[in-house]
Amino acid sequence: MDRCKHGHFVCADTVLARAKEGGLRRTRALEAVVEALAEAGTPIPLNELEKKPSVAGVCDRTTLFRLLNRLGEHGLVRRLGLHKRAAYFTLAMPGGHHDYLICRECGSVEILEVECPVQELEKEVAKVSGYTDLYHELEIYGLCPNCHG
Amino acid sequence: MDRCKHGHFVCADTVLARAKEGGLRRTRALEAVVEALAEAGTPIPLNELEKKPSVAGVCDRTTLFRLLNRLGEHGLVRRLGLHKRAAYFTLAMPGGHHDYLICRECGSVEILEVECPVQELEKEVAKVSGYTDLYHELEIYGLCPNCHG
DNA sequence: GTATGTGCAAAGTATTTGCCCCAGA
DNA sequence: TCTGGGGCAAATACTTTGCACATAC
Repeated sequence: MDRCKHGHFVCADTVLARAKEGGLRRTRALEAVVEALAEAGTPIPLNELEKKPSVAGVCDRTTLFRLLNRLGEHGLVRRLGLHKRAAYFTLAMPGGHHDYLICRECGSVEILEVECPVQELEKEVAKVSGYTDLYHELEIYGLCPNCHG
Repeated sequence: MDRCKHGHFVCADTVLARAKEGGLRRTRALEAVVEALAEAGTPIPLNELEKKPSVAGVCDRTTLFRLLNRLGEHGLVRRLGLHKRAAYFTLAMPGGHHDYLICRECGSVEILEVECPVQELEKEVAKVSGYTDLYHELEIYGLCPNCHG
């Protein structure tokens, strides 16, 4: 998986540029959220995001929510279930996606760096089902080395 | 995918039997939840479950929660994210699972009756990652025929 | 200047817990 | 009888909304 010059999966600058194209204003809060998400790399819930140095003190939780939603509508952020009580957010890359390996005990989330086998299936489903604009979400759950006794 | 004599994906009786083996008592509420889940077939949130004829009036919402959690611990029920605000529950079959096709507009949930391409990946991840007791969850999101204009 | 973005507080909705009574084995 | 199950109500947690003010463009 390619990474930007900072070693992140998705480059904050790219996202900000695309956000502007989408009509979003470049505010302090927007920059902060995007940067925090880029640094995080893996999906992160709102209450974690709040604590990130780039975000803490910069903007309110409500603003975070609204920004994440807006970014989501523009396809720049993806919202994940991950079986947690809270929603998890991560920067979405154009045309790309990640699959995750999650420990159901401690909740750790790792990015699966493998060839995703679902692309083909997705195309077939697109043909057969009548659904359009498909994307998928794949998570593998298990017990991580630290959690299985 | 095989179905039981009632045409359900998972037979309520089988689940009840396995629940008893697991040490759960056979209560009215337990029977009701399992039956309702079997009838539903597709994943269903708690507030829907409450309204099902087999459940309505039989037991309290709290009891439903506790039962679903207990059944989940015994591997008899699976809890899904599905990007809804509420968790979705469905009967789990031993060694089996379903993938879903979900409309992100109207929220409809269909079971994908296809060969799941993730089994292989799952095995490989088991070998490489050090994680154990793996299972996966795959959802394809899109716009259903009714929702794309 | 104007439309969009933001903070604060308050309202929802989903989920969980405590406590005590009830019922299955 | 004895332990796990259930009901009710209250507590938590997460998310969303309203409204008045601030700010990007």
